[in-house]
Order: sequence, then C-alpha cells, then structure tokens
Amino acid sequence: MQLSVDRDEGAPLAAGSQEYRASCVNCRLSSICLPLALEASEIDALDRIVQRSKPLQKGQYLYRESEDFQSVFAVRSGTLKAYRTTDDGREQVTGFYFPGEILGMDGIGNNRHASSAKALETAAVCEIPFASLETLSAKMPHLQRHFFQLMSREIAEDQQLITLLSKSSADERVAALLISISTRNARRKLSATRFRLSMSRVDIGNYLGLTVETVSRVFGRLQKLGALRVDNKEIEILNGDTLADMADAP
Amino acid sequence: MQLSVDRDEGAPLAAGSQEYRASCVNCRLSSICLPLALEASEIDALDRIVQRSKPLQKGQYLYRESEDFQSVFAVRSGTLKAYRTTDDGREQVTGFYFPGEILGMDGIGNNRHASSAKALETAAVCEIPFASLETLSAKMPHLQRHFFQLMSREIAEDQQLITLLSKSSADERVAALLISISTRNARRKLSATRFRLSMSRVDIGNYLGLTVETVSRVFGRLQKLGALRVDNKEIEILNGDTLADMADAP
DNA sequence: TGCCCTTATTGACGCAGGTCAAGGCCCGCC
DNA sequence: GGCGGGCCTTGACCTGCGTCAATAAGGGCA
Repeated sequence: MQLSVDRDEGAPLAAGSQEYRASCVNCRLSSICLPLALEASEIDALDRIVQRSKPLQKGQYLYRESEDFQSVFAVRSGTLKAYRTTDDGREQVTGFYFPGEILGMDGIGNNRHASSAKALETAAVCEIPFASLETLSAKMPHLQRHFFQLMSREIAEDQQLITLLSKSSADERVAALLISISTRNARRKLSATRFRLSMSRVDIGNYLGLTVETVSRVFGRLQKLGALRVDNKEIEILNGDTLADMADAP
Repeated sequence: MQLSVDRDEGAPLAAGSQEYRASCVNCRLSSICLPLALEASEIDALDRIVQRSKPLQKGQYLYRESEDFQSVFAVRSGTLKAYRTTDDGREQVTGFYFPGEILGMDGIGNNRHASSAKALETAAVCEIPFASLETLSAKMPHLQRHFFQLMSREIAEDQQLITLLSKSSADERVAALLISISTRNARRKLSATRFRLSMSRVDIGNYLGLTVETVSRVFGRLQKLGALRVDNKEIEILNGDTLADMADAP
C-alpha cells in the first residue's frame, strides 16, 4: 500500500501541463516560504523575479558543488537532498529539503555552491535569482528580515544536527530524524504519523553519521519496541512519546 | 614560557583605560569584519551604531540561550565559545570565536539566542544592534551583501563541522581543529605555527564530539609522530603537512 | 511475467573510542 | 609560598557501532 503522492504545488493543476506557471499569490506553501507581512503588491514584485521551470526527475541535480552561485531555490513539490564531497571523496548529506523549504543559501558566502542538491523523487522548485532578491530586499524591509531569519534558522538547524552527531547514540539520531520529518509534514498539513521516506537508508545513514546496517537495525529495534511500524519506506509512528523519549534520552 | 598576549584591538591603547572607544575606521580587524567595499562615509554610519563596552572577564557570558536577541557581536580581542544545552542537560560547543569574527547570528531566526556565548579569557567585543544593522543594510547594498555572506559562511562552516563529526576519526578531528585555528591566526597576522589554546581540553572534546581522554591521547599521538609539540596549552606545529594529511585521511 | 540490479535486512566479529580509576600538574587564593 | 581544586594525562577494561558477508526483497524494464 502506498500513501498518496504529495500534491504540494500551489496552483490548481492546469490540465496536465505547465502547472509550473503557478504564482506565489495562490501557492499554498507561501505561509512557510514567504514573510507573512508582505503586502499584495510586494508579493507581486517577488513573484516577478521567481522563475519556475520544468520539474526535476529523480536523481537530477538542481546545482552542483562549486558551480557558480546564482539563485536560491524553494521546493514546491518532492524532496531533495543536499550533500558535499570531502577532499578524500566521502560524501556527507547535509540536509533533506521538503516543500516550502529553501535551499542553496550556503552558496552566498563566496558565490559558489558549497554543496550539491539532487532530487530524491520528481520535484518542482522555484528559482529565486539572488541578485534580484538582494535588490528587492533593500526595498522591502519585511523581505530582508525574512531572509536573514531563514538563514539564521538554517544555522540553528545545522547546530542541532551538530549536537546530534556529537552526542547521541544511533537510536537517538534516527528517532530525532523521524520526529523532524513528522513535524515538517504536520506543518504542511500532512499526516504526522504516517509517511513515506523519500530517501534511501544509505542517505539516512550518511546524514546521521551511521552505516546502512545500523540504520536498519535501529528501525528493527524501534519496531520491536512498538514505537514504529516500518514497511520498507512506509513509516507509521505508533507511539510518538516513546520516540520522543528516545530522541533525547541520555 | 608564554607567547605574547593577543593585542588585537584596533585603536592604539589609550593610556590604560577606555581603549574601547576605538572606532571601526582605525580598527585593524576591519578587513576581516567589514565589507571592503564600504566607503568612508558608510563606515562612519556603521561606526555610529556599534557599541563598545568594557571587556568581559574569563567565564562571563556575552549572552545566554533563549534570551531576547538584540544584537550580533564582533570579537575585538580574546576568544569566546558558543554552546547550546540539550533537553537532557548535555552541552554542545558549537563554535570558538576569535578576533574579527562575528557571533550571535543564530539568534536572528526567532528573536531568541539559540546558544550561549562565554568568554574563554578576557575578551572585548563590539555590539551591533541588529535593528540598526537592518535599517542600515537596506540603505547600503555592500553591507547587506556582506551580512548575507557572513551568515552563509557560518552555514558552510557548520556543514564542515557536520562532515567532520559524521565521518572522521578522533585524529582527523583534532588535526582539523588545529589547522582551523592556525589558519585563523594567520589571517590576523599571528603565528600559524605557534599559539596558545584558549579553550580547555574539555571544550575541545565537547566541540569535536570526543571525550577529554581521547583528546589528550590524540595530542600524545600527534606529538609522538613529530607533527606537534604540546606543552599544556602551548601548541607548536612542527610538521604542517603531516597534520594536513591527518586531517583528511580516509 | 520474469530478469537483473539496486536496496534492505540479519548475523558474526573486531576495534576505536567511551568509561572508570588513579595520579600529577598548574594556578589562583589566602 | 603553601594549600586546594580544577585541569590534564595515562592505564585497563568494555561496548556500540563499523565491517564483512550472505540472503532477501523491491522495482524498473523488456
């Protein structure tokens, strides 16, 4: 059995094509993605600089590490992962991005993407050229503030991951990720207890600093504890409290 | 024997007091801290919003987690550490901050500091009220860009730490930290090969996700390899190449 | 529908680093 | 300058997770 596919695009689906003509005004993700305080005219101005293009297929790159940085991106549907490659060729997944979330901000620092972004499933994104965003921000205080906040939150989230990696056991890490996904689903009015993991066990392990085998074993353990039902990529959270306890148990 | 104390303040020391009247114009850290493209009049405007106060003593807090966020801070002299406390009471050091570096940006996201900052030794800072910074940024494109870049770099650095914590051995982690400190010293025209660690082994271990004992053993190992000379907090890098190899060995 | 290749699970085993414990050193304070 | 309490180091032991290996379960494609 399969949960329904995300239908997160803002616009009503236009008879089979060009749904990516959607606009921010009627995007149902705008509450996540945009500053709430923007006025209609301001949203319009933003809307004019946002570029929508045809969806990425699973495995396609949105951008690659060390490419010129031009834009940040908002996820409209699907999921992406961001990762960087270390000098010695190892990969590190630095984040998963769900609809309404912004990625690419790590490239602003020196005009070069600090990571690569790849679609984990078919995904649509809005491209926001950064130069235009800067110009617009200078004129729209709410927008400027919003972007400072978005970046700050990315920092805070990275710090949380740092804490997770630095201090926690395999169980805690996996539990924390599941809770994070659950919370982000809830924000988009999707089920917080039942969802499909778009990323592989390898990606999860990589993100959490664990091996696939360990991730697999933790899923088994959590299932045995009755906190979870796992059916391949389908997850059902049976006992959120157990999971939460697990996520920050000493 | 002790290396000379950092004298990083911008202004010449004013006969024993009130050296914190220094201004950005003649601060020798401005090349690290400020956008190079600013004009004199712009630096003046910035200078007027920057507040300098009396130095923090070792152990004093600059701000605490979950306090109201008002300002970001630039280190003028000394070192600080930032850390957050997890739900279960564990601490995680998220960064060390040296002269010329900015801290506090993780608080912008929801107007509350996401971490605490504490002086590791006597330290002077410049306080930059964020509201004023926002106003000024809207008028000064270079400044706006600069802050976007600073925040982006913080994200990129956090991602590097994530990679370190996720993938690397104890040896790699310690080597990477030493190289980072060395590089940041060089940027301030201090010795890249000889310095005094302002943080304790506990702090280092905490930052790197290791125990004190392991940190101590790694120092021993690096010393035995001839890469380092360690005398308590005094470090001399004897062989930067060995250290670099170690920092990103598979 | 069946084939092949990728992804996931499960088991056995070893090791890096955590834990516990003991001792030495440095430094601030009286 | 001597005393006390944190730091730091070193050793012995233990364990959670990585590694290796073998098998099973999907899932895309002809």
